Amino acid sequence: MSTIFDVAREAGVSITTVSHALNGFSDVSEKTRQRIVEIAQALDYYPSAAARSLQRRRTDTVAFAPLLRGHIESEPFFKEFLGLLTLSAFRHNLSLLATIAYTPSDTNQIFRELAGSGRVDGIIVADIKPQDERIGLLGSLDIPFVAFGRTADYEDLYYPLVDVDSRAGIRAVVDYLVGKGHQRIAYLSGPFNTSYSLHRYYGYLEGLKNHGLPVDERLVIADLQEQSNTTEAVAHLLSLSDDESPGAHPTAILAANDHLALQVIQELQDRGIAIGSESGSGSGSIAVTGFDDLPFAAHVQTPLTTVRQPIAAIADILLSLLMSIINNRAGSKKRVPPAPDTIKPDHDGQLSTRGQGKADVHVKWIGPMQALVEPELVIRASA
Amino acid sequence: MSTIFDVAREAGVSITTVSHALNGFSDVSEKTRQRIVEIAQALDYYPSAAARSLQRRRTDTVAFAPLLRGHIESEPFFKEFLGLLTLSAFRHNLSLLATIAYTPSDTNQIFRELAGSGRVDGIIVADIKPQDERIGLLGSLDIPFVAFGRTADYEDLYYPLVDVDSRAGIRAVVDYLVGKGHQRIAYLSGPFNTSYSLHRYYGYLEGLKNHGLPVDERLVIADLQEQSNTTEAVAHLLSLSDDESPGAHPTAILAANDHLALQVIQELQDRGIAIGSESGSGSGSIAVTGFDDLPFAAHVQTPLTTVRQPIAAIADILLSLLMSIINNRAGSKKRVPPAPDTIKPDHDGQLSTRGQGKADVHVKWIGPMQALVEPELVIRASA
DNA sequence: CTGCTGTTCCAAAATGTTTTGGTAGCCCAA
DNA sequence: TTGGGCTACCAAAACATTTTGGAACAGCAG
Repeated sequence: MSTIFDVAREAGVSITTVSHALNGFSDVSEKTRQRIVEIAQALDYYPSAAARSLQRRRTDTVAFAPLLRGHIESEPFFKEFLGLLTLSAFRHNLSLLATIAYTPSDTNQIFRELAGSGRVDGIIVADIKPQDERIGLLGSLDIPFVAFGRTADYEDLYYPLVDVDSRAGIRAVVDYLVGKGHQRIAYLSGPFNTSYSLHRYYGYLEGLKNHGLPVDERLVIADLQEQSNTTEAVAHLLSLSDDESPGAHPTAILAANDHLALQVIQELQDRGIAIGSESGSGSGSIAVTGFDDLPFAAHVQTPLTTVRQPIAAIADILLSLLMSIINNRAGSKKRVPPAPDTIKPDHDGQLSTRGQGKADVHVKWIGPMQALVEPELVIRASA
Repeated sequence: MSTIFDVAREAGVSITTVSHALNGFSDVSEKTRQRIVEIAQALDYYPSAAARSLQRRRTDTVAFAPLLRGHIESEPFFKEFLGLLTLSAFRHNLSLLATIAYTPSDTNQIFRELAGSGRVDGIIVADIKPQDERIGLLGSLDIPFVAFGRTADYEDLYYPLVDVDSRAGIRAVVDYLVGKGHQRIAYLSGPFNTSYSLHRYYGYLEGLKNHGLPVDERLVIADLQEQSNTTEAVAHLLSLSDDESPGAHPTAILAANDHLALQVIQELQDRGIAIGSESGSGSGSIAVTGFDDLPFAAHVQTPLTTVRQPIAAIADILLSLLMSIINNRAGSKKRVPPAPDTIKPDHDGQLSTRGQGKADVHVKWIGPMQALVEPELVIRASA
């Protein structure tokens, strides 16, 4: 492999000049630059990435560091997100280093090493919990980061984040269902150990409240971990017959994510219960909705009414935000957060993601570097 | 951030000794090593990744470089593979740098830069075509690589690869269908522009031949690019009525991948045609099979009979193979390919993937560094 | 006392860039 | 003719490691 020395020798100039020529400095004549570029090409010269980042203190790599609870296989959203984040990183000219942690202490170790070794320029954390030690840790490690999700104290403990407005998403579902005549809406969720699952639940409560509907504890099940739990849960809901307690039987089941919704649909189908809300609330059919709009949602037996998270756009915003932080702190010690327009949302808070079609994603800036992305209700046959 | 100098100063030794102590060299006394390790920890010292790889000529990063034809969204297998490869890389203590190319010239540029800049230690290429320029290019660039898939001339132009024995997989499907009484089996595929789609087609031909069944050109459609093509194709197959040409109507449709199979199922359902082969061949129902066993396959309306590709295991083998090449060439100029057992398959060609459950994956070594992974027939309701 | 071996340590070179802090020469105004 | 400003270039430092090629010393046999 040829080095910058080879190019310099061949061109009869110093390595400084080669470096400057190749990096677009203005203190090299156009003629010389041309010659150097040609020679570099002829010699098949590419700057050594290692030497470059040693001196520049930049790796052009960011880490993606979720803290997974279950196994990866059981997190379809995770895989989807990872894929789109990878693509987005490529478009930003970044490498993505994915790290997987299952415990907070894993995370701790990983973060320290990433920050200490200068292996990455920044970190994207995900799966934020209401109280999440990682935010504080990253702050103390003094490495640029951005969170996908927010802790309960995101306003006080200020840090850059992107989150989906899950509450609004679920409220939209409730609105829709109520509009379809549903009054008894069950809520199924995994345990409330992440912020987003809590937010979705809040959305459910708010939605009911907005329509003056009571919260029936029997209709809320939030500890679903495995398939078998779901089977039980559905059985339980169906056992709430109108005979024993009038008006107890749910006419709609709101699942906190697509994965769960799919299981519910299968349970209902196994029992021969019709799915959807077309036939009105008295027909015995049950409406089912999900959240995420993962690729399979449109293709399951009864296409799923769900809330779409604009994953590609989220990935893009996360990276843009992170890069803007990284670039700004390189400049000097001024810690002034960049104006939101650095991330180029237009006037009224809209932000169009480049590439990937011009899906219109609505972004609300709730802080200088805190974005709330609006999900979108997608209506299909299941409700 | 503290450097190796800080540690050396604090410990009262030279940086050489610190380096040796931390890297497990034998020429440092146990007492000194202990002290250095403690001091390093106290100082929160982590070696600079950049400086390290500058000197070691190792980045502990590998690139994943598929050459996609369509858009990513339309390649569900790709996303699945990427996710599992990422996880596998993490377990191998590697970073994964994913690059996306849509044209051969993209690829050319990307490869040159990756190899020239020393950005990665090796490259994983995927989506291999029967004639694929990339193999030759990588060889000439003299960078370790491993291919997922094989060119037509993989035996002559020798290079490391992992492939799935798609032919065997499809033959198994044909065997199964014939066993169920099917005689007229249609084949649906995208264009034959990758090796694997060709191999699957060969598997179909071989399967028919094995059972003495004729190949009916009307039952083979291999140019499906979009949803609308599939609609037409299914309409065409259904139009082959028994009235006009006796025995023309297919009783089974063998789709070259799950994505296609799903579309077929939906088309049939839209037309009210029953799916499955339980009811015998005279009942008017049609059996449908796929290939890949992507996560959704088990969850679609009619769970899909398909051929499972052990993606996690494939990712693992690819990385193991690549690492063994990288490590072996570092040693010296001896280009002796490592014995296959370096990749730790046991005696009879089996290889158990660590982590991810002990799925029994069968691997056949068709060359010193060429592995053929056997897929597995998964029988569900659709056939 | 000599030479040999093995243990423990170290100074300096090497890795390939970018950045710093210039210099040389030229033109033009004072 | 002096000084300032501009253009085009460059030597050396800095980045933080690992590797190379020893050296110092102790113990021990002869």
